[in-house]
Amino acid sequence: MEENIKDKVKQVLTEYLQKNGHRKTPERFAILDTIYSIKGHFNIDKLYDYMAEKGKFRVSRATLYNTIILLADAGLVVKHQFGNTSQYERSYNNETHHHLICTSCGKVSEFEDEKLKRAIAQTKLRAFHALHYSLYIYGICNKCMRTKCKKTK
Amino acid sequence: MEENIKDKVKQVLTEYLQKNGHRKTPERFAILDTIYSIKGHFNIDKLYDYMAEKGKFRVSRATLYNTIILLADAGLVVKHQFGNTSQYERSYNNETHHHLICTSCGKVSEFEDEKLKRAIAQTKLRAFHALHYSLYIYGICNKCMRTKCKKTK
DNA sequence: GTCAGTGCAAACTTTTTGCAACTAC
DNA sequence: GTAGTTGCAAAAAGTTTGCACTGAC
Repeated sequence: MEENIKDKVKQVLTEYLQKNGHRKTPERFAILDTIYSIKGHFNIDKLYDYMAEKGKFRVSRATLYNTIILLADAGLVVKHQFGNTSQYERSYNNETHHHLICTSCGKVSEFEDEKLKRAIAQTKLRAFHALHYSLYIYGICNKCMRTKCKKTK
Repeated sequence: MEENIKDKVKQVLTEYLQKNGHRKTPERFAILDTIYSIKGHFNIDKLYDYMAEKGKFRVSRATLYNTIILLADAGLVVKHQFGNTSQYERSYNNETHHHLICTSCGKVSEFEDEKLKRAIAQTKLRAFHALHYSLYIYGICNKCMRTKCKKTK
């Protein structure tokens, strides 16, 4: 199942590269493969570590930055910006979800809501061709709520 | 009208500072005043320039960073993160709006949609105390659409 | 063989931090 | 007077860039 998706995105990338006259380098496919092994969000630093861990393939940070832009352009990765670093997320066959961000501890969690999804999809925009969207809801998570109440700070 | 809002936010800040045992420094009020003179988004650099322009009050970047966190905590400013720098926006008495971000030229525009607003407000979240939210819709703006079609790139 | 792509290190940008001086209380 | 704030400069963190080398085509 998961392997199926990996094969599929490889194919998507291959087509994208071909169409745009880019080369099919092993680095690009190794990065794609690693990204599609990660569930949830990651930043360049984490991705660098994951690549190193696996030992399969070492790539430089510069290449990661280059490649992730390319993958975003190919529609295989989505970029987010919470916290200090850019966060990324695989986007192929990934359920659209919304984000809850705790302003106290910085924890990011996800949730789904069909109603909300529909409402956003149905919104008509003038003079704009929408491709994808991100909804971030900021607040205090339960854990921090309890801690804060205890501390009474 | 606008002056009314400025007075009101000054009052909110005063109360916030008092409540939290912070000092009522002239810098803080000058920064708040400048921010509530700005329509739309700004980053620290722009804010620094605005403060300098007015000639009224010169503050260091460090103070701007410190103060903006404080103002965000007081609910008077909202932080966004599109592009490379953190963007801010006054939030008191500011209409909730959604953002359209062009992935081609980077232009950020705003729109309102009552239906959408309601749908988001009505979404029930478990184990989370929501304070505010941001919706970013990414896509291609009309201008870039036309340019791209011409270029056929 | 050619040129896009890669790795490395240096540069750049934005934000944070340490410390001395200042000032609101 | 004292401790919270400020300004400055240095440091840190994240990202981009220049250049020589490599390898996909």
